[in-house]
Order: sequence, then structure tokens, then C-alpha cells
Amino acid sequence: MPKVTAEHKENRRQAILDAAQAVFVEKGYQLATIDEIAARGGLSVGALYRYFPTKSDMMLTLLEERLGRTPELFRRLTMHAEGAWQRLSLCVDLFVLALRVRHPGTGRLLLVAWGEALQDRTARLGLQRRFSDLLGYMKSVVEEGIASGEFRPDADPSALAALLVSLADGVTLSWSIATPGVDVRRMRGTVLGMLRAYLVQSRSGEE
Amino acid sequence: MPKVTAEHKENRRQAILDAAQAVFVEKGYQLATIDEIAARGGLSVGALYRYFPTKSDMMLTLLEERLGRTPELFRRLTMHAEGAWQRLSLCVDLFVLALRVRHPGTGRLLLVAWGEALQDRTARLGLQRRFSDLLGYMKSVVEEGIASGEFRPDADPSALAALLVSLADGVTLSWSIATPGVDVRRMRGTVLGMLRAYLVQSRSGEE
DNA sequence: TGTTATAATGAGCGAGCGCTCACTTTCCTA
DNA sequence: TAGGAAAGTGAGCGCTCGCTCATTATAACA
Repeated sequence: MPKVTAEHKENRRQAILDAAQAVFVEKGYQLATIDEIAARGGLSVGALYRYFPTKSDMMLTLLEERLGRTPELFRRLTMHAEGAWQRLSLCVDLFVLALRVRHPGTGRLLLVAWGEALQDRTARLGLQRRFSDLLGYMKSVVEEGIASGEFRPDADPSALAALLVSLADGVTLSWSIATPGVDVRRMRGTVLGMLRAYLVQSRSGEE
Repeated sequence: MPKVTAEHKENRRQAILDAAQAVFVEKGYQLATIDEIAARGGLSVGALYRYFPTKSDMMLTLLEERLGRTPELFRRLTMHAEGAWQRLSLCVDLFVLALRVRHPGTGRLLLVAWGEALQDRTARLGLQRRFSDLLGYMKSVVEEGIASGEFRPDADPSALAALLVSLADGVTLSWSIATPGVDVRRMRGTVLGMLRAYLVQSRSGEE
């Protein structure tokens, strides 16, 4: 097939990324073989190298295109919430939904990426950026709540944001390993209860 | 050296485990080579195999002996606390201390173990057990607080415990990757504030 | 339909790694 | 101090895997 449409090339690229993600998630980065990725992507090893220069590059692309866009996604999907508290609880719900329904394989990909980040500087920078972006967003939500008087004024937006993002990562982790005894729905209730108790200023005599 | 003391053998064994941990933490499990572990342990490849049958076995031993004992350690070190709240906050402080001072390399080892758990069933079981044990302990602390009237009676011990353990794992993770903008000490303050606000029954007119 | 540029193929190269085993060294015992 | 048992050595075997490249197949165009 010579001189093929740009659409065809993009489809192939995505098919390769799908295959790579599947194999990475199943075997981990190091044990994933190019042969298997090629086979699952429906093309030969040689053809695969017309799309990605190295195996490492496939991982980094996945990190950028499928993990790195989380912060932007959260920002967009919580845009229309009214008030900081609604936005904050929507974040929690979006996370739970993503974990349980929308992107169940992404958690494992994240874990694989973390493992590689110990060696691969670029992967580490990518994950740090993802973390920082998420942190920045959560921080802005808390700051908004403080400014509007919804939240207690002495809350530490930076620490609270780091806490929430770390919690999300930790839950993703135990979820990936399928640890028994973790009921995400009940955890949702508890975390919202804690946030409300700590953060929300009760205008006297409500609720 | 023939017929050598049991102490000598144990020293060697620990030296090998130290070396293995160092190399695993530095390179990750798959990229860590037996040659390097042997070199750092101060013996030859052949000798190393008199102590551990496989590379995988070194990892599993580390998981069992250096990661799996965390629950027991927490249980012991918080034994003398008076009351559930004191015990709970002591747990938080112990975690922060361990992360920052006592065992800074252990976090990375945990991350490596997690990555391997995706493939290695035994490693997965080991980590699940560790998680379950930690969960069980935290759960018992919360239950103690509810029973004594210190904590709000409608708290969900299981969900709260899962939340705290997941949070600890998440913080360990971001700490391992050295994510900037994470101030563990300020996070400690915030998490204690949240727990107190949510959990502790304010006997009317105290504090 | 003949031409051409490009996509696709897959056997094989070269390097690396876990593990073995024939051999050497060292300490304990009698 | 001679003998033996156990500790230690390290070159190399067998295998895997990322990546290449000479070759083939194919879609667009004249």
C-alpha cells in the first residue's frame, strides 16, 4: 500500500497504541515484546517501526496521549459545576466513575508507567507533570471555595490538593492489584463526609 | 570456607538482600542483573545461588521480610497509645517518620514490587496480604474509637481504613518519584485536621 | 495498464542475561 | 598437619528480544 490516506495512517497508529497498551498492561513494560505488540496490532514488526522509532517511544506516547490528558479532562468535565463544593464532589464522582466504568485498564497502565519512571527520566517527567497539573487544578478548586466563603479560610489548599491526588493514585493502585476488601463506593461516601466536615462552613442552622 | 557458622551465613544472606534491594530500587526488577547484585553483595554469581534459587526468589524474600512486616510493626509501635484518637494520629506520625527518615528506600522497593505484582502471582498475593493486614489494623482502631464513644458512631471503619491505607500508598508513590510540590509535613496536618473534624465527637464545649 | 513511490514483510543479527558446573579455595576436625 | 566437606569462582551455555534491511506487495496516477 503506497501513498495512503492520512486517516489510514492515524488508524494504524491508534491500533498500534491499543495493542501496546494491552500488552504493557498484561505483561509490564519490560516483558512486553515487540513481536506480540505487532501481532496484536495486526501488522509485522518491520511495519511497526515505520510508526514508532523504539519500544520506549510507544510507552512515552501512551503516557502523554492517554494518561497525561487527565488533568485537562477533569477541568473540562467540572467546568459547569456551581460552586467549589459541587465541583469538588464532582471530581470525586468522576474519579470513581473512571475507575469503575470508563477506563478500567488505564489504572494498570498508570502503574506500569510508574514502574518505568524509576529508570526512564522522560517517563518520570511526564508523570510528575501529570501530578503537578492535577495538583494545580485541585488547589484552584479549594482556593475558589475559600475565596467565596464556602470553605474554611484556614484550609491549606496545596496540602489538601496533594492529599486528594495522592489518595486517587493510591486507590488506583490497590484497585489495579484487585485488592479484596476495597469498596470504592463506600470510600466515596467517607471521603465526601470527611471533606464536608472539615472544609464546608456550616452557615448556622443548616442541614 | 567450609563449615561456617550460622551467623556468617545469615550475614551473607542479609548482604545479598541489601544488594538486591539496592539494585532493584535503582534499576527496577527486570533491568537488575544478577551480576550486579553479586558484585555489590561482594561475592560471585555462583555463590549467590547457594543462598537464593532464583532472582525472583530474592524479590519475594524482600517483599516478605522487608515490606510484609509493616502491619506488625505498626501494631507494635502503637500498642501503648491511650485511646483510639491517639493511636490513629500516632499511625500518621509513624508513617511520615518512616517515609522521611527511617526507611526512605523502602518506598521505592514497594513501587518495584507493585510493578512486578502485575505479572507475578506470588508477589501479588504478598502485597494483597500486606494491604489486608494494614487495613485490618486500621479498621480495628476505628472500631475501638466508635466503641469507646470517642468517634462518631456512624463512621464506616472498613471504608475509612481502606481510605487511609490507600492514601499512605499514594503518598509513598509520589514521594518515590520525587514529585515536587509535595510537603508531607503539611499533608500530615491536613489529614489529622480532617480526621478530627469528621471523626472525633466533640464533648460539648471542649477545645 | 505500466510505472512509481511507499507501505509492509519477516528472517536474522548482535547483544545481554539468568543460571550451571567443573574447578579452586578455605576452614574445621581428628 | 593431613584430609575432607563445604563455600566460593566465573567462563560460558542456551535462549530471548529489540531492531534492521533486502525484498515483496500494493494503491494511486498517467
